Amino acid sequence: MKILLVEDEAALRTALLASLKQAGYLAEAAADYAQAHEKIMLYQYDCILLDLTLPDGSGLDLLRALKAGGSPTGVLIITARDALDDKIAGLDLGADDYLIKPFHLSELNARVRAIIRRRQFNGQQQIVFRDLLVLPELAEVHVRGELITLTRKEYDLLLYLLANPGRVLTKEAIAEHLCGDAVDAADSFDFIYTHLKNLRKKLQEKGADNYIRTMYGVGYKLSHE
Amino acid sequence: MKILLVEDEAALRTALLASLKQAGYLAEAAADYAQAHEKIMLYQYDCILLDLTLPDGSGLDLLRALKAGGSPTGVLIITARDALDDKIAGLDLGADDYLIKPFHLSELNARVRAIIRRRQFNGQQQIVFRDLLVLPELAEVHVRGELITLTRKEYDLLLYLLANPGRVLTKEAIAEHLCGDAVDAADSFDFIYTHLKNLRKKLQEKGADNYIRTMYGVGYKLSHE
DNA sequence: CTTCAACAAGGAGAATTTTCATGGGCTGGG
DNA sequence: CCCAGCCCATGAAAATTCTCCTTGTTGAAG
Repeated sequence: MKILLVEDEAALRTALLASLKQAGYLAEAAADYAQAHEKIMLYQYDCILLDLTLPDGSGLDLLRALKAGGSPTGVLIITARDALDDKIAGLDLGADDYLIKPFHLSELNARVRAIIRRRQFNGQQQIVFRDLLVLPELAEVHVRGELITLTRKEYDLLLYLLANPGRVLTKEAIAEHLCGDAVDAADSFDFIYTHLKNLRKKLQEKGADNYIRTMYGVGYKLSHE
Repeated sequence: MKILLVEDEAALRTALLASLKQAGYLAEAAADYAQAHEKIMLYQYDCILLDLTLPDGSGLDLLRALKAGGSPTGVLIITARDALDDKIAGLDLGADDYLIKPFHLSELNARVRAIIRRRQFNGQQQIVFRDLLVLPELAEVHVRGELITLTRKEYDLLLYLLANPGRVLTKEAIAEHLCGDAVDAADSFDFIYTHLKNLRKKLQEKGADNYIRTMYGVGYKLSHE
């Protein structure tokens, strides 16, 4: 789950970023409008935490740009108590929720969870693909009824594939999904092989073969047969 | 057990808060409508003690907001003798009980206990999970028939896990549940390890192994096998 | 058909992150 | 005042994630 935090105040940004990572999200931060805009255009996030008052522009413009691009990203607005107009405008523009400063961490987490749950597989309780059964709520994966334990990256990788059934995913896309902006164009993406290998192995051990097909020179995809 | 006390009169608020803490609850207080509303939206309480006459609004509106949100929280209304209409309205709106000022502390405690008993695990007299038997009324935990003594935090932690069987609970969710609004962003949640360790140890001593599974990098959950 | 270059797979182990255990200080109730 | 229980810091242990290197495979050009 990738989250972008847009907040200009350094202390708060750091604290929130730490909290989000602690809660298990792949969190990144932008300090101003320019940074945020770049990241929004560059990557796809599951949820954006948006402070409306930025030193070099309004968060509302960011929101507008995002929604104009037809992005499915969830947006949680973070605003000062006195900026009620902004709040209303934000909701009109397609934000999912808002939160008034100062707020409590657990409250933030609860709202983020709610937004992500709403989006993730349309809130399905379970995802079925051939012999696979995934229960997102319990973070459990079953193969032919047997529970298997995956590491976090393996789990994320599997869900990414399941979220795009049949579509070809390039190494780069996978790496970016798993690691966020920590990856660079110059980086090697070999570590994807490792996770892919481990995931395949764990699936094959339970007799689920050939779920992940290699498209030579392109990427990988889930195959239906 | 988390309780929110909504009461504007400072002296009474302090006294009741102390009494509730004394009785072993995790009690927090709100002095007015605004505070109470924020906290209600923020956290999930097991029970709310609600004074209907607040300086900046009616407790009835709070109750309405709460029930509109589908909250399962129990509500005990605290009201002056002359506000009979309010009392009736409150019960119509889904309050569980009412108490007329002035009242005895023991009376309050009895009512709170009754409400919580009714709500907790749907009023079950006992909770069974594998070899575990918990009697919420007596705050007793038995493992394979043997009584074990837990500290308050250990007990709360166990009940929190039992209330969310199979679901993954992050460290900060646990911390917030155990400590209420006393936790903050910069805090470390390492102390959870200590309670977890102590609880596990006490369970294992009686032969109940592997009940609490560690989800590396995510959190903890009760495991069914 | 052969050869080459790019790509993919696999194994081993280093690096990093997360969790656990121990001990000490602090606090609040008795 | 004492003590159980809670919180926190430190360092050890464990699990995961990533890197490196070798080997095998594929597709296309000659």
